[in-house]
Amino acid sequence: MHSQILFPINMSKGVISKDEDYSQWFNDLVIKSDLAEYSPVRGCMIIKPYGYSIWEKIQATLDQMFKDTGHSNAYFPLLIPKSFFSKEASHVDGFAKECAVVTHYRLKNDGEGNIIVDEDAKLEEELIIRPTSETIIWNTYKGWIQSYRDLPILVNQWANVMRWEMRTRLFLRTSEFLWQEGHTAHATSEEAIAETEQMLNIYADFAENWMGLPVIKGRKTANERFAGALDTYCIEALMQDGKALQAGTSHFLGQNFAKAFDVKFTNKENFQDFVWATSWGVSTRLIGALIMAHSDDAGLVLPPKLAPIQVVVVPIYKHDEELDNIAAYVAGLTKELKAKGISVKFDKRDTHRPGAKFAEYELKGVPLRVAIGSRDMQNGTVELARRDTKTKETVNQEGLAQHIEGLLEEIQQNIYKKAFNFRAENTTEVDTYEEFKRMLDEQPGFLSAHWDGTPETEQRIKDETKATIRCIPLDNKQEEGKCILTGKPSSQRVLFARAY
RNA sequence: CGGGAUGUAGCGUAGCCCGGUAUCGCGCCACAUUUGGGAUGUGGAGGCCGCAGGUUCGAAUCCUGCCAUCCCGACCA
Repeated sequence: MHSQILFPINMSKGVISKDEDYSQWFNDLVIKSDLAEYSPVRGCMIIKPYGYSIWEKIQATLDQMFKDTGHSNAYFPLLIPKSFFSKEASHVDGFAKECAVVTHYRLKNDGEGNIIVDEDAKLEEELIIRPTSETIIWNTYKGWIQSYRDLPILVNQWANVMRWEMRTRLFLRTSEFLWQEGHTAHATSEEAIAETEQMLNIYADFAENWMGLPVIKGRKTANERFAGALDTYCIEALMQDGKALQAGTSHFLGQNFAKAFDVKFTNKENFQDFVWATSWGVSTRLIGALIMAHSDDAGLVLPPKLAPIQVVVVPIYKHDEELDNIAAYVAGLTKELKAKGISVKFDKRDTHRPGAKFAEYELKGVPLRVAIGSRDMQNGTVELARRDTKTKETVNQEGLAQHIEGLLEEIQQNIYKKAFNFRAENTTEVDTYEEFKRMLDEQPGFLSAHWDGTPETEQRIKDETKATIRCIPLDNKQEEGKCILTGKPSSQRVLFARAY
């Protein structure tokens, strides 16, 4: 049966080649594949139904993972009193420059048909649109915690936040974005650290097994740490242009927020102590990662586990009787696939020709396409096309659902493998600063190099090359070496890259 | 906030130097013929040329101011 043909899919209409202009390619793809569009508000995007359905899949999967590890969802207000931000010094330093502030609560008509802010309706205390919720949550936790018996508190919130970024990019950095933020409170430092690590592992598991995105688990250096954290863990991924993307973070906050908001509890020994905290989050940026890691000039390439449509069926027919015949068969196939939990779309629109539909679903990254015409109906076959490998084959209708199920699994793994190989090919150990700089220009990617451990050296390298330390990998082997910049002794390599 | 660019139909554009109510393509609508990789023909609809002033008999075009968006940088998930 299987005649495998590589179908040369052309560059999609209106999408520039990824090699020609990577940023433009990314923007074109987001817009043309119908994930999102620009809104009237600077830096804010409209997430369209197709894009949002990917987010819903991300949400549903992670939400279950959080619940399976004992977390519950709650919701805290969008607006935070300004005074809350002055309580944790490093936290406010980190976010002050990018906060949107609500100062008034009323508009009025100026008598000339213009709507203006009513200056009489000025707020006593300004409200900040949350850039993150640590402050309001810790202010709340103060009232929830008196004894060790009240701990741990394991709460997550799905929410929108706003950071007035100077420069925005669809999905990667928008002013408003959707995310989840977990905020937990613990009786001991050990327990909080264990929680921080557990959530990092959940993120890594999700990235690799659902998104098909290989990630490096590691810790941030002091320079790159979250504002207010003692330790920031992260997962770092490599995009197809050789730039790194932080895909998720998990912070060990120590007792910083407990001290700032005076959250004490009485422990088993009847002593008062401050509570230990963590926070962790991933955002709609994951969709950006998904696009940049896997897609090509013909459009998105979505991993089956997160694809809103896993299989699309395109009928090819000349007369209505033929369509009826095909539709009857497809109804049976659809039923079988749905029983296996596979989402199917039967596109029988007669307003578009098959070729146009093929192109459309390639652009949208649908993993598998089934085409059925009268010829197939006579032969008892269908044509199956894979988005990831761009191959198509003719297969028997018998056992098709089974075959599709297996293929989807194979595609999921293949997408991961491809990204994994790309990362391997673009991760280099370098031992001199010259080589470091040369690699950044000639073959950007992860650079594994020795560093003397000082913030000054890290900063200088950043200033001179735009590369930052993405993380100190968790599974790092200890090895004697010399810092690429200063030549001072170092005990391990760290991971550098230019990043989004 | 610095540098660059751009605003003309739903989208992409020509016209601007050298002033006379706007070009072409895609898309859209109708009908017909089509349908195994982005159909074809015929007919049709759609525009306060980003906004506000100014110059002029007359402004998409010249002048002034403003606004917005995108790209590159510094900042950040």
